[in-house]
Amino acid sequence: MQTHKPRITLKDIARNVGVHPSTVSRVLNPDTRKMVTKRIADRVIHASEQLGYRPNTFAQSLRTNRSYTVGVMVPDLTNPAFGPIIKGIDNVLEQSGYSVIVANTDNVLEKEKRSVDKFHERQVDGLIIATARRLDDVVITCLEEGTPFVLVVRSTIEKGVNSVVSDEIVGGQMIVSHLAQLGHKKIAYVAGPQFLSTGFERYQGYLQGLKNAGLELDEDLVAIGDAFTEAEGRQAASTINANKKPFTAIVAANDLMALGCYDELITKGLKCPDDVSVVGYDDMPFTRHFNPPLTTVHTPLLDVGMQAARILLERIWKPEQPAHALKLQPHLIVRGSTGIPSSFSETGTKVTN
Amino acid sequence: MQTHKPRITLKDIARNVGVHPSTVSRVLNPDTRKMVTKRIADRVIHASEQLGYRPNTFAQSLRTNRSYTVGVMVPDLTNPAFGPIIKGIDNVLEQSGYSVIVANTDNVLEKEKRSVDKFHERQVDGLIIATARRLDDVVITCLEEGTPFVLVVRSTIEKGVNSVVSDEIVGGQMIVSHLAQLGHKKIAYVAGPQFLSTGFERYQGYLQGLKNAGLELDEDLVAIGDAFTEAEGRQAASTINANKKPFTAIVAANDLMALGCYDELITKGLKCPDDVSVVGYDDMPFTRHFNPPLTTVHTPLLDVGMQAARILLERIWKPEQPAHALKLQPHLIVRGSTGIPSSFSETGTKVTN
DNA sequence: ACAACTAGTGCAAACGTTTGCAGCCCCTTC
DNA sequence: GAAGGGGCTGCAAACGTTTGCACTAGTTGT
Repeated sequence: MQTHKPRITLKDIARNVGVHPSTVSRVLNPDTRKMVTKRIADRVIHASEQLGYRPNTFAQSLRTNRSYTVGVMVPDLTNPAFGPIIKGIDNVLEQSGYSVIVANTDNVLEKEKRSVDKFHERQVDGLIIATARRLDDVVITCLEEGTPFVLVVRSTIEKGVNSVVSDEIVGGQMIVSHLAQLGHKKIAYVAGPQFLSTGFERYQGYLQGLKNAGLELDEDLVAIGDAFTEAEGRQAASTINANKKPFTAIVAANDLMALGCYDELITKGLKCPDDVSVVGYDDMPFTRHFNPPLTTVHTPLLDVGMQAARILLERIWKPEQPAHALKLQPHLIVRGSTGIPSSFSETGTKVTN
Repeated sequence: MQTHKPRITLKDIARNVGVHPSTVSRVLNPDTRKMVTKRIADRVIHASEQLGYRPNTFAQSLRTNRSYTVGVMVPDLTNPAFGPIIKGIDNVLEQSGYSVIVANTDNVLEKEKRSVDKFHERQVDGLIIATARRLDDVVITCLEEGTPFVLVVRSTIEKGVNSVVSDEIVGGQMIVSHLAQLGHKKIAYVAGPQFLSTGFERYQGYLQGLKNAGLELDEDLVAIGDAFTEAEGRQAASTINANKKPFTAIVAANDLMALGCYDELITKGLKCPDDVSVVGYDDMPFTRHFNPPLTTVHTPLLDVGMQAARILLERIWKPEQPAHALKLQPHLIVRGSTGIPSSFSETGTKVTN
């Protein structure tokens, strides 16, 4: 059939009711409705419903320069951490009539720039960015252009930017503290990329945690991965193993990397937590089902998204407000992957006490 | 500072080069570029880059009625299956200059309608729908209005709708066949909602599989969950358990429900796969890390997304084409949750052979 | 009773594009 | 050399809103 029914416009309603289109516009816009007589307003509303009027958002946006649209940039939609975040964002935004446009950047700079360009073209009213590096071009240009934006799950060197993150340093400390309490002394660290705030700060937390516990840093027990992935986690763990220094626990920079550690341990014939404890970070969905259930730091991802959306809305409505850097308190979730330290070294050979 | 730099328009470029705005428009539009002299075109392009021109998409869309935007409706972004799908969609669409707007509907009808309304308002050029019931209002209205759309991971009673799904019936059969081959005779089924094609067809596959294997259906061994969730899976498994009929395997309608079965088994003190085998469906991320690693049917989710996007583009470009219902071949991934049947019944009491 | 408001409505311009049409010039062709 | 045609470019209308301004009528105050 393909009979694209003709679009109903303000003019149609106006003709139907016998008033001028501008009057109809005023009625249909909550801010100006009070300007027009109730009697007429009612008739307009009735007619608009009757005819099935749908405003043309392009015309609106063209005129007002507001798109009621926000852009969300994430590095990898495959990572289950981002689902909840986006859901949180969508939840609060759609309540205010905003739509969210997503872009998946695969961690490649070029795509990030292209996406942010596209967002600008589409005149998004604001941006939520989950891809920011600690020093980030995109962030800088957004600052310069005065685009409202808020970082999620990432922060940058720049000050004066809105962000909502978990307190990574505290989280990192909590982990080490937990392990130390169990009696671990040789605690390895599988770090995330240091150009990401999460990678950097969690590592700082680890260092601070060691200090708090009176433990010394052994650089042979830390390896840095190039990405927050299972593969990189495994690679890093393998590097540490290759150093042949004994350790009884690995803390990984996030859950994915922790899974990589699991794999590495298995191939080396080591048991978790009997031989070595492992802890992750994020508490992404289903961590409790892993084998063993992963001890990790919980980040309230849905909340992160919701809060970010709220902050963004505030910034959109009153851009002059000072930036808001929100740190959500993390908390440790102890599950089956951590236990008291074993008497085995990383090589699997028995060590005398 | 907040010095929103003034937007550069066609008129600005025109003035700069000394031609009419319409000429600039023609140059900047690939389809019409050949209409204008190379010499002028070059100058226009140069000036446009120089000035940092960005087309105003609203004006464009207002004029052309094309938004270069598509809407994606998913039931629950928290479900890790949808990440890959959306990623696949985004990948191919952004290559063609389209942006994707997502909406999370939480499985509530009212939200679905609101979302689809919003999409219409925003004049999306097409829709990708992952929320469709087997009989679905939204689908029907989209058909009537002639909006191009394609279903992913769901199909409906209606014919003539575009969709890309896994062949659920075959998948269901494969599972039963696998279990039968291992020697299972009493195979329970934890079904998904029957108003969803996935729920319905996978169950049909199970029934067919039983038939193929010469096994008889025992209705006490099937329970239907109200949603594809862990909680519902657990609940259903518990219902089956309560029937006190022996069984050696449970097939769940998807991975999430399978996890629910894991939980139920644990509380009943049953071991998987020693006491009862479990199999899921979807092969969502990380299933291999579960305890035990889950035997499941792999659905190529990224592909589903990409194919759906491609089909949608085709429909947008030439709407007259007949609908395309794509069925991707599933394949079984055998992992640790299935084994040869035990000599234990569901009650945990030893049964004599 | 007249001035001064106020409230309600219409008018028209503007937002930045796209595109059918008309006009111009130049080149071919007879 | 005139007629015809084709290539380029300009003109102006249109897409559907929003909004400052002007106008009318009705109300209040003195």
